[in-house]
Amino acid sequence: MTDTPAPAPARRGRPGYDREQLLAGAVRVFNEQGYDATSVAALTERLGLSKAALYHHFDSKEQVLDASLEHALGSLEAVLDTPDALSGDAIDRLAAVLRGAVAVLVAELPHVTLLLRVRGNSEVERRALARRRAFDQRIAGLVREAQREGSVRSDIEASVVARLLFGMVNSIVEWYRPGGAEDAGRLADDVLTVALHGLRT
Amino acid sequence: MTDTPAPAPARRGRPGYDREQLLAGAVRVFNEQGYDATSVAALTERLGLSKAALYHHFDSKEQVLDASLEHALGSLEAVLDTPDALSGDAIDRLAAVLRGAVAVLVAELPHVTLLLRVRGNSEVERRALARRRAFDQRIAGLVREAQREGSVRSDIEASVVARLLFGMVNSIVEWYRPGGAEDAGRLADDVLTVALHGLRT
DNA sequence: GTCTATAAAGAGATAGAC
DNA sequence: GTCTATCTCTTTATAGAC
Repeated sequence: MTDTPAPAPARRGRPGYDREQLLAGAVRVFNEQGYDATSVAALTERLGLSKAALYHHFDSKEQVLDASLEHALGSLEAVLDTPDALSGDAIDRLAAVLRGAVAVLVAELPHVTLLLRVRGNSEVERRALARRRAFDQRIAGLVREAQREGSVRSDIEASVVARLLFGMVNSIVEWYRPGGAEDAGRLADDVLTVALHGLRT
Repeated sequence: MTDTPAPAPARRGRPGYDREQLLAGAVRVFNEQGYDATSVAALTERLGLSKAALYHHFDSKEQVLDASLEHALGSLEAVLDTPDALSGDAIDRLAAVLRGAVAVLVAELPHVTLLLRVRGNSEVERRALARRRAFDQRIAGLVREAQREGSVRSDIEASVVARLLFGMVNSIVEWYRPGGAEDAGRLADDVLTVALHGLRT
């Protein structure tokens, strides 16, 4: 949840990166070209420092990835432990979680984007995928509860509903760019409208 | 639309790949590990032949990718030129296109999966992205028409609706596996139900 | 916190025989 | 249609100076 605490007092001359700034820059580049397709040389060139300088802050390229995934997963998991997600009707808790997930997606766009593209090619990636699966299962549980209380249609399996819902939510990283026409709150409203009430007039 | 015409008469001994079989195998491996993360050595080892044998069938690793993307894009674009997508009420054409897209996704799962993960790191990838954008815009146009005819709610921008819809559809490649509980037709029904009528009872 | 230079391994692709 | 061997370039990561 630490998102560049102060706006970083506009350094002059040589960047003089600290670990946090470097992470943010690296994740931006990873998202443009893909993590695997981005060599450390290409990365550091884009950021304007040498490879050795980056290796002063991180042990490996993969540790950069790990830090980013931790950031994304921590923020998403926190949504499930929010008061609004813990008590009340299941439908309201589900709505709160969807709204919270959209908010995290937008607030932590680069980290979540990177997370959603991980395929499991290393121990770090597999751990991240395991945490994603656990998250998804808690969503499916929430949908099941909402079906039992009668507020969500029961003619579609809960796990399918959960997947379609988060398919819609997660796809936001593919096109949403901050400062566009749509702000985060409006976007969450749109998602909830489509998901709960549908497009048909 | 050529999907292993005959089920390939179960060769004995040495594989003796032809270009088509090799493509199918390669795409499967690319989807498991990611295209960039898969070296030609790792790929051919998995397929049980030498690098030189693969280079007998394809000029380059990228040409394998290109063939797969062509397959996926051709099939998707064909959906837009289907009779049901060309005449009738806009809402019905939209529904037909969604249904067709789900069908293609399922029928050409490996190729479409690969397509959806392309980031634009080469000319081949950028051409594919351009075709995807064109496809997306035709969908947005269809949504706009449906809004004008009054069959789709107008309080959400057409381009946002189109993106959320295809976010839901495209996310299917992340979890759908043929032969599971859900068949393609049922899956398309579920998507249309959620998209048009929503989850709320 | 940064740099240049370099090590060691892995990448894509080819040569030429069978 | 396949193989082994090899070329060349790029990769991740480190050494050691400033």
